[in-house]
Amino acid sequence: MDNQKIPKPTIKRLAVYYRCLENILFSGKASVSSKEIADELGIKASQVRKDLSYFGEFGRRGVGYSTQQLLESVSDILGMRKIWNVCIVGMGNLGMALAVYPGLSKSGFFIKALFDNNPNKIGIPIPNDLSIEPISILKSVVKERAINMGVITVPAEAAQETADALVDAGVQGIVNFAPVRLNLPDSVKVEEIDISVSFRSLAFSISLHSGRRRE
Amino acid sequence: MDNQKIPKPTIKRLAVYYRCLENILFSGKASVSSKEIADELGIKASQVRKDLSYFGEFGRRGVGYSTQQLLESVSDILGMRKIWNVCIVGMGNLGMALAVYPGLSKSGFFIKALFDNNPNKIGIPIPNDLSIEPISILKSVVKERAINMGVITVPAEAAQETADALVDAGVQGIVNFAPVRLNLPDSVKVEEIDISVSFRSLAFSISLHSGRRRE
DNA sequence: AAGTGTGAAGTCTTTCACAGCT
DNA sequence: AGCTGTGAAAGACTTCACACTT
Repeated sequence: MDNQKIPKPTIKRLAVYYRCLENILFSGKASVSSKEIADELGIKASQVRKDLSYFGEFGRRGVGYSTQQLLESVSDILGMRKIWNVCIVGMGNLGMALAVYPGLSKSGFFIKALFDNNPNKIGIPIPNDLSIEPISILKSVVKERAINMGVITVPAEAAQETADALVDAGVQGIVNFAPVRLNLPDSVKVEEIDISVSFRSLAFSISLHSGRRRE
Repeated sequence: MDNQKIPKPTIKRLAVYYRCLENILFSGKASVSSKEIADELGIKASQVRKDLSYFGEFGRRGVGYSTQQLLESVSDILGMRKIWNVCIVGMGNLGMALAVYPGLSKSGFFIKALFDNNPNKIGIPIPNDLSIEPISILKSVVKERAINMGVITVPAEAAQETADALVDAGVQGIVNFAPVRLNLPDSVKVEEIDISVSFRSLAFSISLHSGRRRE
């Protein structure tokens, strides 16, 4: 039950279980069953159990899981004990929104630097006593502040060079909001978030189920 | 090749093909092969062909696809001929960023209204000659401006009631940025974007490949 | 020669179903 | 009686491989 390959969908769901367990813990429930988690998320209980089983045995048969302990185990699995220091490159509206998004620091992702190339933006103050710095000093800042994750919110044209700069500076992972596929070494992990793609998939689902032929 | 079930991953990829074809067309290439699209996206050519085959035959054997025509066909499949009028509920930083995000209008999603409950925000002007209106008038505004898609950028606690209001007003789909699963009638489609979940999955991938046991 | 369209094979993921613990 | 953990079955998705067209 150890040395197996973890399905990618399992990873995404674990990140969702974390959120769900936080809520359950907050609501005061000390123990929880796979069925309760599953119902909350609209999936099957066996799915929850199978996902967890890739990493160990966390529950007690006949009883369920300790909410607290399971949350800790999931934190561990997700690598959330580690300190994640994050920088954001590209301080347009989206970059700015992320810089002050409370959900990130609440989840243990600390924004340590903001970069932009526009000279007018350099130095303008941001709510969290951060300031915007020029991309030219990215490498030294990343090293100095032990930044291990980068966020790309620059325009599509600049995304690859930004990614190259982040890799060169030594980040281990990149969250990419720019609508292009990045070319990266295997050692650097990437997570893509393309907002327009989500809108288009939604448009498709609506069209399929209300216009067009029978599914 | 018609009445089949379309795999969900196919839908997401079609939305990406669209983006890719726009670039190829812009670069001046009048025709394109499945391999070229696939290489651009880091997938297999047979995947591209199979995805398209669910909807018809768009290419010419031995030749490839007309970039222009394929882009049009994909637009059609994705329901992008339809006019999508969008409202955003919750004008925090993220809502604000989306309100002025050029990627949406470029893809045919027109922001027609912005709502918030904070009285201090009502009326403040936004770059695109829009203004923020109170949620109390959501239903009438949605009907009046033929809004058919809603975006939820309110805090998690308020997300379900916002969704209920949007459904009651008659939208056909919702893009939900709040970190909760919404309960919706089957007739209303939803697309979830949970930014923290993406960060956590990234943290997992990094931890798996650099710390921990062999994959 | 080059490239599509597609059944069939292969792989990955989910769900079932039940042994085993409390 | 209730709920976990997990092999095995079912189902979903991807890739192969090749007939077919230009």
